[in-house]
Amino acid sequence: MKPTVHDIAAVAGVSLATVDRVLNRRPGVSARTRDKVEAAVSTLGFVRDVAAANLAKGRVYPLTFVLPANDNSFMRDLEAEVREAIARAPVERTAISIVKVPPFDADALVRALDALIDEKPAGVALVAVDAPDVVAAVDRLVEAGIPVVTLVSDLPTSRRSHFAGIDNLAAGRTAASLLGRFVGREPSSIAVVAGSLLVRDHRERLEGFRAVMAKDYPHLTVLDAIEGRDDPAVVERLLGAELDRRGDISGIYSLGAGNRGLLAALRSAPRRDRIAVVAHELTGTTREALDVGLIDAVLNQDAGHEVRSAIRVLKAKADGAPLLAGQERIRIDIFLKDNLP
Amino acid sequence: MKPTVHDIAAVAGVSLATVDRVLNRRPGVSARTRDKVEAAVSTLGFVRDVAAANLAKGRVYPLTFVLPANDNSFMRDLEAEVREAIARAPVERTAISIVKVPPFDADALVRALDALIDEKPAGVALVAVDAPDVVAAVDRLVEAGIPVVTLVSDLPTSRRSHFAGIDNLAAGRTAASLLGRFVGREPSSIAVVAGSLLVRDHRERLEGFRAVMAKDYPHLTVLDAIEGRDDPAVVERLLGAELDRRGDISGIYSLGAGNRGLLAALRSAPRRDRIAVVAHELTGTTREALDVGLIDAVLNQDAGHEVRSAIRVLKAKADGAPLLAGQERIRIDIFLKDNLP
DNA sequence: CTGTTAGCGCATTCAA
DNA sequence: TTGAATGCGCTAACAG
Repeated sequence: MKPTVHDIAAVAGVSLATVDRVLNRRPGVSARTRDKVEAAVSTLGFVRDVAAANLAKGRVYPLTFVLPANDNSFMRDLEAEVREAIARAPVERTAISIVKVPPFDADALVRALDALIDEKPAGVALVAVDAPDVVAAVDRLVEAGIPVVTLVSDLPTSRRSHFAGIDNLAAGRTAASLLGRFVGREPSSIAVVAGSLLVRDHRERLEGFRAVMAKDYPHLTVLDAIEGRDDPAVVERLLGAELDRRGDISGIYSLGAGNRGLLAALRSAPRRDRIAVVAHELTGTTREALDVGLIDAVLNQDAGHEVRSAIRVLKAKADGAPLLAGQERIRIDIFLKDNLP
Repeated sequence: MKPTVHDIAAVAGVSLATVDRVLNRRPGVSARTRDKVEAAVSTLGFVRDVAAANLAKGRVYPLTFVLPANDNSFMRDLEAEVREAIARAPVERTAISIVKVPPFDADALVRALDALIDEKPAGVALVAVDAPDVVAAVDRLVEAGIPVVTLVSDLPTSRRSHFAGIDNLAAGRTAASLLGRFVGREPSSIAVVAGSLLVRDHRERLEGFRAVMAKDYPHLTVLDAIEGRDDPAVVERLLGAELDRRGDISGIYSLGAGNRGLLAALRSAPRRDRIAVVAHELTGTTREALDVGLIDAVLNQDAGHEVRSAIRVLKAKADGAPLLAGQERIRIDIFLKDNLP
């Protein structure tokens, strides 16, 4: 049988309360007795039953998700997943709240994070804007003992506990490999549409893309990135102009959102069926475009997985418990029209 | 606060024991009181705390994994994942045992399954061989009240509760889409290497592959599938002969195991760098081949995810609990050399 | 600094 | 057919 607190109390020759104090690193235990208890724990191979502990504590994990009030499909989807998690809250012993902040606004994000410090949630997940002030605010939360998980866009220089998102450098490289093979072997140009190069995930995708293109597909010229602010109208205007201006564009990498604009531009482009397209995020728009052959491949991050992972990680960190690395790795999903879920 | 059994006992005007009888559908309750309790349950929106219930019951879930004693990397990997789950058993309240059976042997599998009926495990997971006898044996288990999950290879005509594996038709289609774009636009031939067309997953992959090839890439001729029995030596011999015989092979789809043999044949092929290759399962062999450019893409199913999913599903079925569909969908992972994990 | 005791939400004897 | 009482493994007052 699995050893219980009673067993280690007996072996260590102390009471349950003392065992509990040692297990939960609470003060008021002499070094000698602590040692005895710890010895018993390790010789018996005791691992505490988290479910029972939570039951006894009546523990709930108050978690806060800080999300940008962006209205693109992906962010909506992410929020919907958080709301589903809220629906499961009673079962999972979580109490999740959502805080919305203006998109691409570091100051607002910082204010939101600082406001959380007093609420003392058991964990915070946020879609990071890449700015030094945000790093500092995240570090203040961690300093205050609140685990922080970055979601979708990382903040690697901060002290965040974990990143629940894809490897964006690899995503960019993958896009380049696909596009490089989809377009022909004759020299031509590749257009790139980003949202904003102020967010880290977009910058990283571009970097990975350019690296592989330069190395493996030197006959292809990667044009300067168009910054469409993830706004369909802007994307349509800028990309449309570029497609009109140059006749040698054989491929497009859309690494941000606003794909409705991309499709509009594409539909009125002269050589549209000879243009290979790789985009990000599987939404209603991109799925349909895949289906009719306007987009050739979509790189996707599973918002549901990211949210569930963030919750698992925050709970584990709050308990100081280990996690299963394999389960928390967020994959770069590649969808062609043939493997749509 | 979330309602507890006490609350519904109070509202229904009965004792805890009666509530428990109703909740667990045990006999010895009059229709009238049962109705009262059920009314209280639904008006209060009671959902029972599985963790507390398991604590009280001291419940463990005895689960059995029936795995083929195949020695290819993928099956080894799968078994390793089950062993990792065994290591987590105390925490997850599972007691997992592994039963090994000879590969591709329906009779042996049937005997193993029938032997389980008396052990009455809380659930069984198996890698199915596609044969009517196996279907019948699975149905006998289900009939006996034991939930069954098929792993990797499905048995859709059986009464299995769930399939933890990828959509193999979609995988084949995806392979065709990739290969069709990787090879040029000139007419040429595509070689196909299968393990055995007696297993359903291989058959389905081939079917999906052929369908897309015929529809979207009519200039490519798909050759008859080589059946390599997932054996490197056999694969090397048969594929090598085919590569020698025909000079017009521009691509290979390896939909089974035994990729060491494929690589050996490829290395001594005359036009090896003009042959595009799509294979299945990310192993040491295929990963290395991706890296050096001998293989262009690998379709993978995450063995760890499959095992964890099977366990979650079996536990949920044993409790009659619902599951999160999104979490249990096994993805077709597509790896290029750029997004290796 | 240490121990006693009650109770978290549920299941299960054992009586009535 | 029903109910009272006890315990699962752990935590947290409250005493000493």
